[in-house]
Amino acid sequence: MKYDFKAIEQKWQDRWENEGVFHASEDHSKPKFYGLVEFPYPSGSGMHVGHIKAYSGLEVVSRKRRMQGYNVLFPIGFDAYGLPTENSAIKTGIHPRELTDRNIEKFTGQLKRVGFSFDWDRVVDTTEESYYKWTQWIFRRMFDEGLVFRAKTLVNYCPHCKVVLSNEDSQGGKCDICHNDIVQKSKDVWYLRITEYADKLLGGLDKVDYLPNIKLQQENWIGKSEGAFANFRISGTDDFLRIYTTRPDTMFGVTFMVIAPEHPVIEKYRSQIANIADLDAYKDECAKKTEFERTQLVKDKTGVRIEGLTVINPANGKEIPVYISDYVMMGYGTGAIMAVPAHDERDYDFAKKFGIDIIEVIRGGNIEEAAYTGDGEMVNSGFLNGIATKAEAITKMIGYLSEQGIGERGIQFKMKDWAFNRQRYWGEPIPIVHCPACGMVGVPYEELPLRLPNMENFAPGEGGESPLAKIESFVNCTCPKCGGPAKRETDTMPQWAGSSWYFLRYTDPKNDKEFASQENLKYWLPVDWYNGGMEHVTRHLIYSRFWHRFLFDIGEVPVDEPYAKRTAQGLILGPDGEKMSKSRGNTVDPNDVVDEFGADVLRVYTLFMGDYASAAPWSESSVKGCKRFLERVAGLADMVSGKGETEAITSLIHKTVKKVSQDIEDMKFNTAIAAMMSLINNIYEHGSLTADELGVFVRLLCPFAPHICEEMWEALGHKELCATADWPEYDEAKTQDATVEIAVQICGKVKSTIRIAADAKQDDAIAAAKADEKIAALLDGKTIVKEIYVPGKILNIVAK
RNA sequence: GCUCCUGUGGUGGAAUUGGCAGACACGCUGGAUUUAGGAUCCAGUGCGCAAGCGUGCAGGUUCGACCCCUGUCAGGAGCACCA
Repeated sequence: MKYDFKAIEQKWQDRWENEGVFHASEDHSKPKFYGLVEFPYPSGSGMHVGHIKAYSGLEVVSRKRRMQGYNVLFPIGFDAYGLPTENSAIKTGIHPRELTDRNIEKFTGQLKRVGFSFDWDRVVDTTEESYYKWTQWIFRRMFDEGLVFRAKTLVNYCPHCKVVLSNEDSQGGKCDICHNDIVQKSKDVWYLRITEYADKLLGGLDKVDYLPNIKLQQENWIGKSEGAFANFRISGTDDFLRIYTTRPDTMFGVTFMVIAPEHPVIEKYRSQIANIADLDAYKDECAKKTEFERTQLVKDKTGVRIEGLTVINPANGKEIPVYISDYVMMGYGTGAIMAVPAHDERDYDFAKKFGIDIIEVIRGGNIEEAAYTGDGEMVNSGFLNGIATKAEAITKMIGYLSEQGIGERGIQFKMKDWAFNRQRYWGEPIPIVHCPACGMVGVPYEELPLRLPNMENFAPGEGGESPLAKIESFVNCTCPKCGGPAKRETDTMPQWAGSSWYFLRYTDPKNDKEFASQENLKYWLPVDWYNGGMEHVTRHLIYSRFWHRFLFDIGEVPVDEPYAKRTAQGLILGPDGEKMSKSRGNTVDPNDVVDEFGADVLRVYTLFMGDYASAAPWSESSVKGCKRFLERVAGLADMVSGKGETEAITSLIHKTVKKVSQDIEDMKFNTAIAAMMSLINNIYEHGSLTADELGVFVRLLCPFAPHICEEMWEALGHKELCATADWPEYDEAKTQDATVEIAVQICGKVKSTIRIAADAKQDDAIAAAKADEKIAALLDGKTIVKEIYVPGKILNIVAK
């Protein structure tokens, strides 16, 4: 058979579609498999081959599961709200709705040409009313449950995109979308109280199967720390300054205190602070700094001492000064810290700069030169003196604080609440009404979806105001509660909203009564295997787990964790070894590859090019290698003979079935393909195989290269599709060899190999080794000291 | 700065997790075929003329180390004054 991919690909894609073989069925008596890939953002530039690699992994798993008899849900959709489309719309003057539709069409075409086994009947588009109605609905439920609040704060603002960004979207002081510098700006911001779920999100990680580095990143992001709260008495008052510390054991070493420049205690004692003008000036200066500038100045500590305000160290009763500095932030802990310069690097730098005492309380370092953060014997510490372990000292100090009624154990998280609004057009309108009499009132559930009004000029307003604010008919409304005149919220939700629950919608995408029926959710959840990019494991993955756990808590979904297993694929780099991007001009369009080499070659190559989880550069000559492989596969059809099986080939086929089956589960697609290539090489050498053997091979390769496999399966006389044929089984006994070649070492160095029975005893192995000429010569005149025999692997003779 | 990951031929990468390093593929070399190019097929391909030497570098543990331990260098990712 000739490998004529152009003649066969459309044919089989049509047949798959006509027979509907990839539609998940709602027969809930069958075992299910829910495989999920991250739905794409339909950008104007179309897909590149990185998307193909991202989907090919679970594509192979899903196809294998179908052949194993599972009812498989392998859906796809489009995460279509967001800034790039809106920016492109402003530039081109084409409405984002139209751009989105065009882009989705383009993406759909690209995906279909690759022959992915997606269930195209369940496509979701986050910008459709029937979808975002439920995004708003979930938000409304959160509002009802008190998880939504509004606060005026300094926010990360991107002057270029004219939009407020979450901390997650503005890492390193750069806008995640346009990569320009962000600035601090005071704004009314909607927050989702994700911090309330910090402990649950952390605890939930214990029962899911995520790759270790994914789990670790989530843990770091949530950033749980255990320590203590302690109250420091303000001198001359009955008032306290409350601090949070993870090192209560070092309290005897506290020589000063630092509070955030915005700390409310400054207002409270304004009249008695001698240098209040200096403090105000410093505070203003800090407010002007961007997050980026703050982090750039890590080493160079700044601050101002508060004149006229001191506190008492509760451990030793000493009076200590209080400073303000921007290295302490209002947003973490209590906005105030006890400073232990001898044992904390930041406090050390600060004390050195301001000439504050440094008192060693833990032995082990040299505090003349640097802070010592390690373990050691407690000194200069009153009742803690002599204790050698940190844990014991901490317990004792917390005990003392609670006895005095001025402190207790405490837990803090790094994770911040989620800034949830954007002043942009292309997003879900936030379903809230501002009423002068009733305050914030949720749009009634029966009025959802709150439609995004169509508008011509959707450029953001100059003051960073949402474009929706310009539409009076949208803004002016009546309060759902009192019926009086009210104003609608004009901000929209961030792009992360729609993707926080899409996997739930796939289970029942056409339901217009609920976001999904309980029956379907119960059957399909949790997602058995979720694969996507590493760039989404802290944001999207945390946000969606949060939404899901919220829905679980209010009884809307049957399981607490949405994803049973999460893996990640590595990037495809451009041929130049750089990250693929439109601006570098090193992208590869999957359509071009399909045109020149065929869809099967594209699929096989993206999985064969390297370890699935690692980044690897695109190489066109290696693509050709995969083409050659599939040509040789097609050639097998001409090698079928009635001569009967040969033991060597039969055994190799069983071994290959075993290896490929296991490798798919481990996402080791590259070695699975290598094993099949190896098998082919052996068959070519041998010259023939039986029709049954070819049938096994074709089914084994089918998840990787389904078009050519369908063609060959049909040529073998099958009426049914290969895609629904049974996954090949292997016989363990036939994967075992009767004899094995093992290495013989003299003093740990390989000197020869011998072929012996697989179950040979040590004595037989040694006898066989001694019969080997090379070994015999090397052992001549020496005494054997030791013999190590590992059956099937190695024989090591130590001789002197 | 902190945390984590990765260093294997000319290249992408294998190695049953302590047991023959370099599977599989690319590339390259030679040959066959071809008017030529391309394609295909055959042979070879870690380094070294050799004995030997080889998994970033230096030590260690072990009968035996790409794998474990200590130190060190390089690259990447994440977090970034988190008290």
